[in-house]
Parts: sequence; C-alpha cells; structure tokens
Amino acid sequence: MTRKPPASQRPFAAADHDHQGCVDAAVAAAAEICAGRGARLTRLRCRVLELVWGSHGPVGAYDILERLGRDGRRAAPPTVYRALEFLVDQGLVHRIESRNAYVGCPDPGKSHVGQFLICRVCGAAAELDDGRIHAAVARSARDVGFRVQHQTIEVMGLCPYCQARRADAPDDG
Amino acid sequence: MTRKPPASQRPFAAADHDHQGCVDAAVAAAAEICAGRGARLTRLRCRVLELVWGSHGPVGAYDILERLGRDGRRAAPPTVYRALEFLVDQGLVHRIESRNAYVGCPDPGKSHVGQFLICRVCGAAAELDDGRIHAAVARSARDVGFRVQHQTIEVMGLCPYCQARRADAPDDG
DNA sequence: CATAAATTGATATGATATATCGTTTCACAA
DNA sequence: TTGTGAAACGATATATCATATCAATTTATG
Repeated sequence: MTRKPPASQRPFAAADHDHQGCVDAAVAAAAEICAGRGARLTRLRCRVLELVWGSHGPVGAYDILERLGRDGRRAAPPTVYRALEFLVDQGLVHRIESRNAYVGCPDPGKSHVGQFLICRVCGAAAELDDGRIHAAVARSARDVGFRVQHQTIEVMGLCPYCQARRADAPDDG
Repeated sequence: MTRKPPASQRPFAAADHDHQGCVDAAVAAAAEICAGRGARLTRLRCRVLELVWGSHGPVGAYDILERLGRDGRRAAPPTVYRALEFLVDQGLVHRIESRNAYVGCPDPGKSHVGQFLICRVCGAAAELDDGRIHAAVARSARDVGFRVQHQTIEVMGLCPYCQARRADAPDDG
C-alpha cells in the first residue's frame, strides 16, 4: 500500500519530510478503516483529524477549535471534543494525558495502545508499540494481583534531531 | 523504624486497615526528609500532605482546597497548588497525569519515579518501582535514539479487593 | 531589631472539558 | 419522493483544573 518503512522504523519524522503526505496517508487510512466498520468519518471529523495531524506533536483541543474557526466554520468546544472522542474511539487519534492534548496515530489499523515518546524541545511525539514494555507492565501488575485494563505510558525527553541540534549549540542550557 | 513490610509487598491497602497510621507515617517521613534537606514543611504544607493522604487514591487540588476551607482556613487555588508543588518537588507526593490529581508517595525516601496502578472501582492507587519496566522503556527509547528525561506510567484496572468483590456480585456489569 | 528571602493571601484570569437542549443531516424504508 | 428515527452538529452555559501577579506576613539570620 505504501513504500514507506513501517512505523517502528521511522518513529520520528525528519524536519524536512513531506508532511502533507503524512496528513493524506492518515486521512486515507481513516477513511478505509471507518468504511470497513460502518463508522461515519464526516467532513467535520475528517477536518479535525487533519488538524490533529497539523504536526507530529500533540495538539490541544482549543488549538483545533481556533483553526476550525479560521476555516470560516463556526465551532464551539463541544464540537471539537465530540469529534476528538469519535477519533479516539476509532483508534485514529490518541490522547496524551500528560499534555491534555491529542496526537494522530501513525498506524491506526494495528496498534491501539502504544507508548509515546515526546520531545520537550520540538514537541514531536513518536508512538511505539513495544511488546516488552507492555509485557513488563502486565507482569508487574499481575505480581501484585492487579487486573490491567489500560496502560498510559508517556515518556518525555529529547528526540534524536533535537539532541543533535543541542550538540551543535551546547550553550542553550 | 517500622514493623510493616516494605511498600513492594503491600501495594494495595486492605479496606479495614488503620489509615490514620498511614497518614501519621507519611507526615513523620516527610518531616524527617525535609529536616534533612533544610526544606520547610510548614503547617500549611503539612496539612495539605495530610489531605492528600486522606485516601489511598489520587485527590484533586480543588478537593484539598475545599477541605482546607472546612478547617476554617481561608484558601485560594494558588495556595493549594504551591503547597502541592513543594510536596511534589520533595518527592512526598506524585501527580497522576491521567486524573489531574495527586497521591501520597508511600516510600518518599526511596523511589521518586514510580509506576502507578489505579483501581477504576475504588480509586485506590498503588505505586510500584519496578526496574524491569523502567529498563524496558529506557531500552526501547534508546533503540530509536530518544533520550529519556521522565517516564509517566499509569495503569488503570481493578485492584485485588475490587476483583474479589466483583466476583462476589457478578451482576454489577 | 533590621533586613532580605521565603511563604502565604487575595484577586483575577487562563486553559481544559462537559451538561443540556434545540436543529440539522443522514440512512433507510414505505 | 417523502416520512421517520437515529446520529451528528450547533449553541449556550457552566464545570473543572491551573497560573499570573502583587501585596501582606512570616521566618531565618546578621
């Protein structure tokens, strides 16, 4: 379907990548998934998905609201939150709890509970789906008799590009 | 210092435990830690710590605010948030990102980045400090060139007691 | 005591999220 | 085509969580 390597091999996008391609791919994948489920990816929901994909970092609901307004579309908070709820339910978007924000899922057909690496400098997020992490959490929980329903794993730090940039200009901190 | 087993062996408290003992122990540990650091555990901060320890579950800042008010103490949001900031900085309290709430650290002398198991039914939280989880996350991040600064790991599910209770009355869901 | 620093009080506001109800759109059947 | 019910959306109001700012008070210390 695509010539790109799988998500696991390109967790962070380069600064000069073709981002419109990311948006288009996300919309196409979403359309296919929703069609297969009888879920309705309406114009509004599709537009919100595009806006979530405005960058590779988590985007706040009110940022999306403001950008919808720029479209000329009148919108209030519930409009955005309902669209986001739909997208999250369909696994097309993930909520980043530690940021109160939302990020597109790069592989919505597959992983629905991932781990997120978020760069403190550029804000980019990468989604991993590492079975070892999942298993380590599951095992540790089981050891204490806890039944896991959902894992929230969000890691803050520096992405490879921003590490390199910092090395170029070490006076920044 | 104490005859209780270590935190790793009692992650969830039984419903009928002596909770005042938990509060007293938390305050005593906090006093000792702050004294050792020259940090000031003022009356206000100590009271907020007690209120965070009002239960074993995460407590919202505005719940604390309301309870401070019941003391007869006039308080505004910044008062509570500043006290919480101090307590979090000292490692006496942790913020639960997925709940926008705060929970006491059961072992503040030791672990400062843990993993949290939170029961959806009773709200109780258990703090783990499992090196295997930490290591799995660190390794996975390193594999993609990400430099980890902070891990947020919050797991929702059912604690042992609520699992047992649900088994007793399976018609609840 | 005098002073500076830390802490707390008080007011205002920003940021995130949901409850509720009326209207529009859509799928589908008659 | 049109009627119908369900889903989606618009609109208003309000709830919930958090911080900026500056004044007053308390504390450590010379």
